[in-house]
Amino acid sequence: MENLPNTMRITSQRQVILDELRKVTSHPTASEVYDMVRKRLPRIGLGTVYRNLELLTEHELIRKLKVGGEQKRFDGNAAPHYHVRCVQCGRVDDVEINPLLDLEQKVATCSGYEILGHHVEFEGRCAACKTTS
Amino acid sequence: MENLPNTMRITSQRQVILDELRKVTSHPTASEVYDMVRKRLPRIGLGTVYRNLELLTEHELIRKLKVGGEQKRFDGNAAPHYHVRCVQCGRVDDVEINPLLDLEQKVATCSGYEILGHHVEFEGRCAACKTTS
DNA sequence: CTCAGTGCAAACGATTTGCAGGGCC
DNA sequence: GGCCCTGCAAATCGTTTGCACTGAG
Repeated sequence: MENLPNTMRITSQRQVILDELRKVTSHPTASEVYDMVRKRLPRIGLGTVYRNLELLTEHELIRKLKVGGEQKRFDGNAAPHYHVRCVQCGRVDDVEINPLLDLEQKVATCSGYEILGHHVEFEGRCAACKTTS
Repeated sequence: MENLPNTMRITSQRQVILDELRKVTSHPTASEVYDMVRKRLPRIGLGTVYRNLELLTEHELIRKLKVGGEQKRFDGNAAPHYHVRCVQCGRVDDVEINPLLDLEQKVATCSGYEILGHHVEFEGRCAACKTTS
């Protein structure tokens, strides 16, 4: 669980996955990443995409979002930040508010846990879904 | 998506599921609920458990937690509150801090979403896992 | 040459669903 | 009698993994 090999070769597959992920702000799912990447590497396998998303996450070059939706999503922005998810169409956007770091201390005290991090996810209806009601 | 039948019969299966869920504070997964319920209704099917957990959630008698772990968990306490999850053993506990309702207004303004709710999940190591290092 | 990394396909685990029978109203 | 609900089993979906092969160092 805590053995990150400090060596990781930059293969073309990894480079393309990272590129594509940084190019968008849409927090794509693994198979969306697969589709994006396949345009440049048509023979890449879905397994490779999963393996590399996992590896890039372990090396903290990207983030894995386990938000309320069904599938995991991936974020090319590795800095901590919060998200809003549209319950209707499933899109996920970033939220521009500052992390609530002071809460972690409070929770550590009252729960007895050693707190390592936290996630905040808002849910609602995005602008597009609001109008198409 | 928004058609809750306002009728829901209280079958013995539903009653037992709800009872068992309210009896514990452990936020069990569907198959843990299945095991708990099977002690009282040995012939119940896993499909029925899933169907009824879903139904009880729609009627807001329980809550479905889509936290960072792999499986969904269920909470007999339908009131909004936050959770801490142990990254080591997977247990999920309640957090005794007040909901940050003021944030929703702020996020609505800056994101353009109509905000319907939010979740906060802390992660860390529980007291037991801290000592067994 | 070696070995991490890959493509492919099969395996897996959680959840959902189709169906035929059962039992409440 | 009609229909909701159930048990059961098969299907589905996202994800993981085993394996043989490839290619960079």
